[in-house]
Amino acid sequence: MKKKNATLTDIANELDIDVSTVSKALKNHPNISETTKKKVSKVARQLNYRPNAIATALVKGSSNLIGVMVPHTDESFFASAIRGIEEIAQQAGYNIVIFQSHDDQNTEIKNLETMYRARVDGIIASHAMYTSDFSHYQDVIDQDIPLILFDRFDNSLDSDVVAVDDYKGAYKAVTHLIEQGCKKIVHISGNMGVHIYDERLRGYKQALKDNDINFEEDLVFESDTSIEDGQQLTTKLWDRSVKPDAIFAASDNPALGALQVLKAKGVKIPDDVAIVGFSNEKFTSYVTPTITSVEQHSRRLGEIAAQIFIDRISKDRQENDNKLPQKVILTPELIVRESSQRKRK
Amino acid sequence: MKKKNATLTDIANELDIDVSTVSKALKNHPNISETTKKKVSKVARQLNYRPNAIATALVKGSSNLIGVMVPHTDESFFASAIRGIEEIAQQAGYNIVIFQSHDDQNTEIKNLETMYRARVDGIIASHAMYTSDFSHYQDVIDQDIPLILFDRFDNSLDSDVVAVDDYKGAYKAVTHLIEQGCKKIVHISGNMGVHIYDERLRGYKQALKDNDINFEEDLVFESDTSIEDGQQLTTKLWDRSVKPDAIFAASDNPALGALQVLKAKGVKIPDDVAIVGFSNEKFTSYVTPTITSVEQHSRRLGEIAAQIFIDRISKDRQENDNKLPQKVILTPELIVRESSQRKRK
DNA sequence: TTTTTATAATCAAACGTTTGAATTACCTAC
DNA sequence: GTAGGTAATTCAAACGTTTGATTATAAAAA
Repeated sequence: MKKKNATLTDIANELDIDVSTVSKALKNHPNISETTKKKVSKVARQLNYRPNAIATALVKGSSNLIGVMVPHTDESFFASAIRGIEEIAQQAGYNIVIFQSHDDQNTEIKNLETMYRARVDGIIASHAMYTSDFSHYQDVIDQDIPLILFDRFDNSLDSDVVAVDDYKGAYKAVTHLIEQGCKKIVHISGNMGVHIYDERLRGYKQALKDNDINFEEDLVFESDTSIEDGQQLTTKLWDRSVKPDAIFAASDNPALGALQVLKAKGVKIPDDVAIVGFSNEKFTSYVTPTITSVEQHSRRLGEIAAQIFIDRISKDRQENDNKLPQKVILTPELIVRESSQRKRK
Repeated sequence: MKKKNATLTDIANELDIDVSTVSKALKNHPNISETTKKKVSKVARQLNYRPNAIATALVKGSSNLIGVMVPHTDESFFASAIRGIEEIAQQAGYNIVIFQSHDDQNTEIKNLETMYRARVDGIIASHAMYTSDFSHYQDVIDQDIPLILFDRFDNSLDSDVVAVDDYKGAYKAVTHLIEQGCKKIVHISGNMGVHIYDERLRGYKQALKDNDINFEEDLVFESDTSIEDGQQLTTKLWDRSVKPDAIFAASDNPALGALQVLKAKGVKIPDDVAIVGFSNEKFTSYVTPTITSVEQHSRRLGEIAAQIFIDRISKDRQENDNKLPQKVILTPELIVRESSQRKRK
């Protein structure tokens, strides 16, 4: 049986004084005499008193909880983001409650409902992959619960946002490939309609355009961003008579899949085909050859998301109406590795 | 400004009835007439009423929160475990609050204190790497807060435990190497004194013994389980006149480090040297050659941990004293890959 | 008509804090 | 010796629920 925790009342009874005196003594209120404070802290220590955060939350109307929702906690991008969020939140005295959407909109809605009931002070979320109706997020905003969307977000929502500039990342990647002498660059995209993949495609197109390379529709492939899909696409692609000289994948997984297939075919990487992925997954620097990729600074993303939440909370408290949603867009970094670095420069 | 949430009182006022009636109506209490229930749910919907979990927690004396502490959320082992925990917890109506210890004992203690104050209903934790004094965990037990230690644990503690049998995993790995014809097997360990690494070392020794191979002290190396350490150790090792014919690393990182160095040296893997790692990190199946490793079923570990918590809670409620701590030890699985599979069999 | 029973609602206390207002006790000054 | 002031404490309401005890109402049984 769970032992009962000591309460302010217990301390008050012990000393035969009022609870409010005890409460104030413990928070060093000026109206309480030093003698009383001493006595109170002594008894508090004896009874192993620990303030009941739930009771405090009820009175203060704030739970000190941040709801954090990601598709899955074990995708390395999100795992790092959570790390960043936890560290900043903890410093500021907030605890984080984790929810997984499993990339499913209904689960997303259910989770938001749970957060409402838990009276979280704010929500940091990366929405489900195929979410297209954002009204449940609009509800969050309408209820004036601070909402910070990270990585994945929708422009129709007036929320805080912290994300990576996918467009720029892709632009950098493709420009790099062109600089390496590539002219026929395949793009393996993710699910079209998902903002981040649309942006990467846009960056791809723009880089081509800026370098006077014609955009060819049939060099772009949709994928589910799995290794297997990368393999299959590449296999099919190599049945064509005209081969590309580079692959830019919107995710590291298909980049790896492509690399594996090409290696097996004896295609020289990067000389015959250069490869660039996206996300800078750990394995990109372990495989042979190492894969050039775009670093998204996921931990930093999480830290900033948490920081924005904290800023917003304190602004809300000050009631000055400086509450324009904040959009922080990080510029991703291209990490050049063997898979795209042609020696002949 | 945060909008005020509708309360039971709001509904009661609207209908000019008592809050308790409203409360009971919403939970379908038999004493309330159907007519009233209808009216109440209607108004509840109109006002967008959502039960305040904090108030309920205060009355019920249970927060519906599980505190989860890991060294870092972005280590893939823990990230998966968290995934497992979240899924089971969520199903059972519990939310999980995440804490990181950063492998630091003081942070660990601080986090436990925060959990106490948050009145978590239970704690699932994997203790900090170098924690040797477990009194802060004993405190948890003494306060009758369900404590489930996973992966890393200490035998002096009478807590629930769910872990992988490191001894068996190592035993399997080394036996496999011997079966492949290896006789001089190096072991790259982690920090000695840490239970999991001690166990892996023990498994290594026993497998040697059971196969009549002498244990040689100078084939065992302590490492910080980083790739770099694996590289350095291997480099030094290859300066010796007599080379080993296998490396069993207690972690995948140094296994990878060793593999990289040996590949660079032109050493044939697995024919000259076979390599086995531990943890089955994703990258083990992506690198060339792919690395044999020991799968620890981390997500499953998390699921079981959460399940044990739930069982314990319900047992506590029944007050039947069937409360012996539960120890679940999973048998790890050896995933044989190229780095140790000699064709000549 | 009176008593019993069932039904449906209300009452009231409790959970553990917080906090402004009110009270008490004591000291100082005129 | 009383008004005024200060310092220290207590009072009381509030936060939003839950729940056993109690009461009110009406219908059924005596």
